[in-house]
Amino acid sequence: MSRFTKGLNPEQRKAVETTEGPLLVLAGAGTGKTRVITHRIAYLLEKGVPASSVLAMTFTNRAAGEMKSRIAGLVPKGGAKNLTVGTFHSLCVKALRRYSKQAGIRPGFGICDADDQLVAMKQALRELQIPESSLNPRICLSRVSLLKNRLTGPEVLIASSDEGESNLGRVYQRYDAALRVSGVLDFDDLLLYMVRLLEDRPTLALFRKRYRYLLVDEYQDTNGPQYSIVQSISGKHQNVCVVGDDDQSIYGWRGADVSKILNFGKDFPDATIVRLETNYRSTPQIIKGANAVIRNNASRHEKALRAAAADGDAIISKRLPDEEAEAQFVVEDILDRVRSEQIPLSDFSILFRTAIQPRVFEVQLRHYGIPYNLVGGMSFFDRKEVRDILAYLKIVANPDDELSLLRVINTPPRGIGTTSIEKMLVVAAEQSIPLAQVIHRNDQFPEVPPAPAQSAQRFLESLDGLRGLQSGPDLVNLVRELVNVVDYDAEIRKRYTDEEVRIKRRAAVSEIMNMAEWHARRGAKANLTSFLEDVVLSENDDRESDEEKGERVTLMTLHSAKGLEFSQVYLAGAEEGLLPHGRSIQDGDIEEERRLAYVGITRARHRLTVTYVQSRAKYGRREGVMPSRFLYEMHGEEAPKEVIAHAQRAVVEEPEKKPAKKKAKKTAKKRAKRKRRS
DNA sequence: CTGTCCTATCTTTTT
DNA sequence: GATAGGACAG
Repeated sequence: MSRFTKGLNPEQRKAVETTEGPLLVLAGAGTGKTRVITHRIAYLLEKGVPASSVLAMTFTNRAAGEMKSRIAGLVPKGGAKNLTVGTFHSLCVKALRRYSKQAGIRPGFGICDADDQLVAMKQALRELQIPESSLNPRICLSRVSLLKNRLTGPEVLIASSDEGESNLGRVYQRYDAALRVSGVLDFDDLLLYMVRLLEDRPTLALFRKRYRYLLVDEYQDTNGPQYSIVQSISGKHQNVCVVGDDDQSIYGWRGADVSKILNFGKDFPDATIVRLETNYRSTPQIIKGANAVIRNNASRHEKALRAAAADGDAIISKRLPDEEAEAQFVVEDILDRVRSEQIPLSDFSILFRTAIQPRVFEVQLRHYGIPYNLVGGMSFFDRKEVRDILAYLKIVANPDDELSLLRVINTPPRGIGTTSIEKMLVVAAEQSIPLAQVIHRNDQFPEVPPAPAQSAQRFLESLDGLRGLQSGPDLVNLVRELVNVVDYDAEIRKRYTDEEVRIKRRAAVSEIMNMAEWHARRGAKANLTSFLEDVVLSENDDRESDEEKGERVTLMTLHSAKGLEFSQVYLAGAEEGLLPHGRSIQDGDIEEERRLAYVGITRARHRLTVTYVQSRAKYGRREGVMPSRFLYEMHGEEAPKEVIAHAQRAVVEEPEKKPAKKKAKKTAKKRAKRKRRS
């Protein structure tokens, strides 16, 4: 027996040893999924499969990193070096740069994140003279994203007889055009262009020849394009192993398609299916609760998690008057347990449905002086100064990046107003040249106001001067020079009067230099483009993997908790309207919310505490709320009718009530204003 | 063109 | 309750 199959249970062993042909591993929470994946790859290498022919795809950088390091720990030194392990998105970026010609894009394309996307979408709406009040840019973005994920282009919609549809089609088209002008791809494009690249026969052949063994982690989160990529590359040999759990599919809103895992057997008729149902993570009490909840979902692979661990405490549920009391209870409870049971802080995590919930908890944690680690939320990269500096850098890397240029063209103020910018944009569109070209050749265009254009030109030229500093060792100097050249301190001085705040903002700017230095040390290939790419594709990974992580309580959303485990878990805000979320109740999509609850419950190893409140502030107003139906389910009960009815009522009433009230308020205010003036 | 005040919207989750 | 974008005055 291979040393990589020793110590595995029979199902796990089967998953490791079935190396040829399609394989579906249905891995329930805590059933040793990662172990199976890593051992399977180690086993392949041991059998003599060259590392370079293995391709492993994950959804998060964290998962990719963990997979890599755990395999490296299993196989002889250096044996894992040539493995290809990464997120779908990062692997696509690499492939698209390498085969940019075949993909029909420029090799130095930039990647735009959610914030850039929003800017581009707003621009598209403005160009079409559609007021944001009639078409919400965020909603447009998510709809366009879903369309892209379904591989649907804008033309189909434009041709529609439905006015709303064709409007959306035009917005979609403008939005895409805005991205293309800037020479950037959004996250969906990365997958989409990859799908198209693989339609090129010779390129596809290269991929098929190289990658003989495919592995997809978290297969339940696969969306259309990702599925298509896997299908294409796996080709005839079909040595494709997918691992996932339909009960943990929580990215439906992002186009993930559970049917992909439910139908794997149909897509690959001779697939082997292995079920991992022995849970090595949690106490029987926790598993019982988890099973009791998920049982209520109709569309799923039937399975039942069995706990291998010894008995523990019962699941605790605790009702509190409001969110402040909830936070206080949890934090004090943590303190108690740390004192009485000597449990380290790093064993604790507090899980939330939404990203704002942690706020109240942060206050309490600070109050008690407990160090914590907030995953996601307002990240370092969301800070204005960081986004500004990154925009400058993007322009250095790619002068045609219109989105970035528009962001900082007048930051700090250099006398370039919206009207001048509009005029220049019109010229750029008429001449179909990049905005930067219009600025450089402003003397050729009489309609462009000279003073602002020359100011913009000076700005661009100052950035041109930095273009020689893009390679690895110069990166830090590039950032330092840049901050000087654009006089970013003027922006900080202008915006913030408080000296303490200024110091903090400046610290964030220096932090970018640290990041650049850190990146430059990664190797000879490091340059500005690779740096920017790294930043965009790993925004939400906690960057403090060092000692900092140590003794801290972890706060995060249920979505980012997937794949993790903690000895002590607090699941906060178990209420109707929050978990399940009001939006999902409205859309009738309770099952994904239930899976979310299931993910939360199954994170806990030894103790799970579920908290809920009687009243919660919403939009600044306080509302009475009911306990979550999942709480009842967890204890094997049926949720009382009034709980469900209450949730339904809240949903039905809101859309009707609001507009009427708002209007009344608005006119009242206007009247008051007029009165005041007269 | 810049600064200030007011308003509307946000709050589901993320590569 | 914050924050970003719009309206308006200087």
